[in-house]
Amino acid sequence: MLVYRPSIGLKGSTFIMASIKDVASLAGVHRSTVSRIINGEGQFRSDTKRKVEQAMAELNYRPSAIARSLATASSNMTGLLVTYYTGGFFGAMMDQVQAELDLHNKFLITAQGHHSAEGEREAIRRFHALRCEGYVLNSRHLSDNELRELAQEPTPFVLLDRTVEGLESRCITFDHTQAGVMAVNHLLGQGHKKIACISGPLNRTNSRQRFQGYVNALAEAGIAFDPSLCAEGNYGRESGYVAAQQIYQAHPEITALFSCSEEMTGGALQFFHENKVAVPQQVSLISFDSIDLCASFYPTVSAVHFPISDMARLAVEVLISQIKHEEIELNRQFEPQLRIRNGDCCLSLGEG
Amino acid sequence: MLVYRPSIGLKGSTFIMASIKDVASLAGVHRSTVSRIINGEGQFRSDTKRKVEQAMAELNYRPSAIARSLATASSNMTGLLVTYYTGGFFGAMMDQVQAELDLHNKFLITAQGHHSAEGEREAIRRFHALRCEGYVLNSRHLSDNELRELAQEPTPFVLLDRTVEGLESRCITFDHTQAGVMAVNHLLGQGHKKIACISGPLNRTNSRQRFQGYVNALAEAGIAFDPSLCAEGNYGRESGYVAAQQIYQAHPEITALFSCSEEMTGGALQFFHENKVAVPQQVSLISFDSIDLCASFYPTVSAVHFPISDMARLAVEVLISQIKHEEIELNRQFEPQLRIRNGDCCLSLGEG
DNA sequence: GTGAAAGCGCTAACAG
DNA sequence: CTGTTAGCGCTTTCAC
Repeated sequence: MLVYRPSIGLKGSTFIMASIKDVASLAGVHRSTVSRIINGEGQFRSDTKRKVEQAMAELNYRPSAIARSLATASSNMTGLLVTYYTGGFFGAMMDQVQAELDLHNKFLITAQGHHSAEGEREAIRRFHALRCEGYVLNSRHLSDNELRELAQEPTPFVLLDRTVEGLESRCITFDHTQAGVMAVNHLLGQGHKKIACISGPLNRTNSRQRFQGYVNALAEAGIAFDPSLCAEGNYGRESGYVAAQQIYQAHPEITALFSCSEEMTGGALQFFHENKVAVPQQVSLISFDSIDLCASFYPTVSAVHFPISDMARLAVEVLISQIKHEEIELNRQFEPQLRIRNGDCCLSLGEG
Repeated sequence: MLVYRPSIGLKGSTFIMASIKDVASLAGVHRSTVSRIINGEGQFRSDTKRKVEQAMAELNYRPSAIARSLATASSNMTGLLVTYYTGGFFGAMMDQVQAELDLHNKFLITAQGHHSAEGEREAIRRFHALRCEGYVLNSRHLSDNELRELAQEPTPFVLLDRTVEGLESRCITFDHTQAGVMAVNHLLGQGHKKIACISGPLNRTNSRQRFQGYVNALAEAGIAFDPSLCAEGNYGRESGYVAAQQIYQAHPEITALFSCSEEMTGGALQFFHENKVAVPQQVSLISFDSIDLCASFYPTVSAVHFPISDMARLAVEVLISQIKHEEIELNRQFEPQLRIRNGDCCLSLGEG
């Protein structure tokens, strides 16, 4: 049942959701009594309770989270900033974030940064406007300094997959360099010496680190770094295709390739397939992955796993502890793990 | 700069975001003047404006969307219900929904239905609690009747990819049956006669329709329907693998396969690769797709395109027109389109 | 156990 | 052009 209200200050007349007042007057009690019953605070005569519940049911009453927010000065909302919604990567993050928030009965507000600092700022403005109690940032374009400044403001936030000096307790981190090393070491362990690399955009810290892992691993193995064995992609599928093409045409003698994202790996695979380059017999692949796309390629591709889902989950835990001012002790550092798949070339190449 | 307030009713003391009152008193004007300036209503002496803007800047003032909602009785929020966040499909929808909402300066609230009617109801409750002005439902588990009842309530909503009698103006639809027919006709046109089908879960309307398209197309071509050429998957990758296996082992003589989802197609391809079944030379494939996964398989796979992104975009347009009570005339019906890819087997099989 | 009253931050008539 | 007043729907002291 709906409440009809002659419009006050509104053009025409409208049906509006029942308010606590409507419930109160229908039940013949005061608003505050209804409020207490809803929130289960204190005790009430059982018939009062019954009357109120009946009135709520009859009016199909739903407390307004907005009014409640205003009255309690807590919005119960949490923000999540990501770069883009598309692609599956974000969905994985969001899934975990929502699951954790559901446990705490909090609302989720999402926003996209669209690959620009201004986009990310805009998203944060939105969180502030909504008076989010806190937010999780998967920020790639705000400077360390800007983030440190932001940390001066009262709203808590957590940085997902980022390291900022001075904000350690807010950072959920992953060692991309070490992950790169592990990936390349896996290839080295198989005897590969001519190892190419498709990196992500080198203006991004994490991409640079992954690439650095490649460089470090080669150095440790005493293999000279050859820049012509490397190409820079943008993490997208197409760029992986182009990069593989560029590298392979210049160096058909490569026996292995390290690709810094699963999408680029897909592109590279396509290039190899189209050009009858046998994977992994002729060229072995290792990739980064986070949503296990590499398990669905043909052949399946081994990868160092970037556990964005787990990290997202933890980010929310940390954030909530900050909102509650309970400083919990949690390991905010995630370690890379190798996921060997059967498309891996397990033969040892010897000195070849 | 933050405002310090001795706590009133709160334990301890807290730093709180500046309110319109703080701005007003710092600028030496009344709250309502500040409000007008923020909203650009009417005109003001330039020095008043300057003082106020300066005060806002100094206090780092951000109007509270929540308080505003309460005062204007419009939350500016829009809900979006999907089944799951993971998998990329949802990201594509959300991307378009957000883009359209951004144009209208509205907030987006998302929720997952988790494959149950109760989950979907819970999501809608959340939208109501937040006083969303409207919401888009990609509902798969609420009955037509329940939706019709929901339509009695004052909050407008739009159904994405669903047809409910009596709610036509709220439905953004796609002809899954026709799409299925087109897919199979494409194979028939190539001369295939032994065509297998991996359907989605047959308890879902849309899956059933896609499958029906397969049945209809065969019937029209005068080819007898053989249930042992069909297997039911759950739209997931794994199920595609299993289904392909089941069908192929029983019927290695098939020359073509219609897969009702892109993920299942990926699974089927993996089975074929592992078992040295050449695609498309030995078995031609056609698939449904919506986020163009089929373009990234090897070989690429032709598909009937289910334009969920465009549909999502339109859903928001329709919703907003309903919120504004402007009944716009829009075609809410989307047509399937074939996307032929070069992995397609273009040879004619003749009578074989 | 329940009512009265004030207030959350903002907007919207109505004066002047 | 700007101040006054009331009110959005709810919670939260404080009385009784």
